[in-house]
Amino acid sequence: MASIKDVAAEAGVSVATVSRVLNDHPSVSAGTRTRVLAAVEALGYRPNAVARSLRTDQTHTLGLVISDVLNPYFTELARSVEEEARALGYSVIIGNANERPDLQDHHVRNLLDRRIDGLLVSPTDGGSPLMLDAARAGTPMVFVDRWIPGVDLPVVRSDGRVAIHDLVAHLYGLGHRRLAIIAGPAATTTGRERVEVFRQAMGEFGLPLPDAYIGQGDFQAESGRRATERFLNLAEPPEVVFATDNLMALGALDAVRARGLRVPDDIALAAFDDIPWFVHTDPPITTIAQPTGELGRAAVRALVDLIEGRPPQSVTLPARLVVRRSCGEAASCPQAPRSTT
Amino acid sequence: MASIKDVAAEAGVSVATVSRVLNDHPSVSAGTRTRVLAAVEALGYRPNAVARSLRTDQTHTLGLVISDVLNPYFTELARSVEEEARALGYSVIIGNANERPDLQDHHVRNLLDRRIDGLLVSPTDGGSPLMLDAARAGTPMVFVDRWIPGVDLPVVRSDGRVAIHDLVAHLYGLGHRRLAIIAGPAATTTGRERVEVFRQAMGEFGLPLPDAYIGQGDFQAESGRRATERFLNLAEPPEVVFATDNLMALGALDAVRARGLRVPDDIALAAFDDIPWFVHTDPPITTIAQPTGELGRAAVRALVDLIEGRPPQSVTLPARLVVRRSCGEAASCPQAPRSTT
DNA sequence: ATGTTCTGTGGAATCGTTTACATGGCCGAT
DNA sequence: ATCGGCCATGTAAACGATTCCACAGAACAT
Repeated sequence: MASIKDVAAEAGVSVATVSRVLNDHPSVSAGTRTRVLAAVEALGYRPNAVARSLRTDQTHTLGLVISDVLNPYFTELARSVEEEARALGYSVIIGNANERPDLQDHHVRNLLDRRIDGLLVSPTDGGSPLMLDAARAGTPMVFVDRWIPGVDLPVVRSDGRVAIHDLVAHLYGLGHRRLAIIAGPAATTTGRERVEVFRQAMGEFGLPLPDAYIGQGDFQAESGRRATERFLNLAEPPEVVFATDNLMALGALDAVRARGLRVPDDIALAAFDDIPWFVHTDPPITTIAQPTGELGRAAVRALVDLIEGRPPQSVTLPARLVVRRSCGEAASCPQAPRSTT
Repeated sequence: MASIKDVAAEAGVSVATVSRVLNDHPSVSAGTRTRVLAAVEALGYRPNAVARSLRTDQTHTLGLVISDVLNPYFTELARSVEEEARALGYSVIIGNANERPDLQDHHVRNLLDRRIDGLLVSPTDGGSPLMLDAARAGTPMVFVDRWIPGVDLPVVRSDGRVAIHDLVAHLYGLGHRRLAIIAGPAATTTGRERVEVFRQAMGEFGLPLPDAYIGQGDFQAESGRRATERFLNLAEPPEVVFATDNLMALGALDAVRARGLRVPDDIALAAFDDIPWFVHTDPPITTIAQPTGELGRAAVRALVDLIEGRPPQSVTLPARLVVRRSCGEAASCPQAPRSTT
């Protein structure tokens, strides 16, 4: 593969001059510029990004460590991250942690070794020493979706507080009183927070949230299935199951179907995260939608600000309730939930 | 960040020696080895992958240029690729082409500039000059899922021939005669091939495939919707629509639902690619499943063989028909009650 | 004692860039 | 005419690793 030296020889100039036209440095005459460009063309020369990175100490690459690529929420996030990064002149390397802290560490280490310019992370746990060290060492980092309390980094996420409240109101309005929830890992902020807010919202309607109605999941389909089976085995099963992510909702649907039961007649189902398929499931699923694309873009902007020395902005965007049919039909649509406005 | 020089100084040896212990070269005494390792530990030293790559001309990185990350088929492919690559000591950089040839070129160029060791590609078109040049220049490359005829590279893909034949037989057995297909882009092998095989299989049952029953799609949901609308507007609409990928099937479902029609009573639907959601749609969708994970793994093995100088293997694995309820019930299973809500 | 082989280590070149500094020619101001 | 400054270009030193080669000393054979 042709190097800058070959181009220099071909154009009859020094490598410094070639480098200058390539980085369009002002002080190079029009004549040599065209001569160099011709040589570049003739040899099909492309600068070696590895060498360039070594010299400049910049890779123009962002790392994105994601909790689970098979989760449509995260793939949409990844897509918007890549798009915004590309628009700003950066590439993205994605590391899929599969909800496993050890894999997450593997990817963080790998990305750090590659000297990425900055890291976008949605932690699967409370933060490994490795990640905390990286943050402390000054690696530009931004949390997206999930974050680690006590670590002083910009956070880009959505706030489900109002939407969850709306959901509980919706369920209450439909006559449901026994509400169960499938939680995510307690080590994640989203795992904890969604349960907390749900419990609090229920409290405002005078409803208790007994421990038996809290299923422990891990944001993967299989755990949603197991938790739902356990609910269905209860002497007094819940009337509604709220799965705190889309994959656990899928698992819950599996479990209900395996029993020969029907949604929402036998048991109602609601989820967190909206995805295109939820419109087409049987029945369409009531869910809380996050502004996923906007989240990804905001996260990239914050990270690039950090990298390029501008003050980064933490961003919190509201999630909103999307009512479909999986929790039952309103009697006559007496009071529309406020989120539909 | 600490470099190899710092480690050398700390351990009181030369950089050459440090490098040797790091790459566990045999000729280094036990004493110095432990001394160096201690220094590494003390400084939290990590080798700079960029510098290493420049020197060794290897990045231990594979590029994967994928047609569409939002397509669950490709995300599953990407996941298996990453897993197998990791097992073999490689990282993967994913480039999402979004079914756009220009973006595909952007990513290929970017990956080449980064001097990846090899490229896995599922081309969105007939092959840009860039890609053909790269192949001709000897860049290790393997086609996965789709390929470009006339380019002499290993191909890892699945063969839907038998499965499509089975599908037509299934439809015929159910009494359907007017079958329509939503094709993928003619520039892709999978786009062309699925139509060809479908037409041929229909021929064997004495059925014609009129042009009006061939919708032109682009493997994205929206095109599936439009093609289906056109079918439904026909004086004599088809009895079955076969969408040649999962996203166009989603679009078709949208179109049918928008008309207030029902699957399979008013019109039947079949798809290519199986994904978890197809079990939960209303109704569950009859589809042709590819061994996606195995495809990804085989592709990585072929590519790594190529990179490391072993003879690579092209692989073709059979797809298989998965019958669900979206094409109607078999007569032998007389009207199992449809769960209508 | 001398020569040979081996072992562990260091010196220095190298990979392909960027960039600080030096240089030489030309121009305008004095 | 002389000088200072600018413009276009070249020289060479980095960046952080790997690796060829040289070399000192030990071990061994004669």
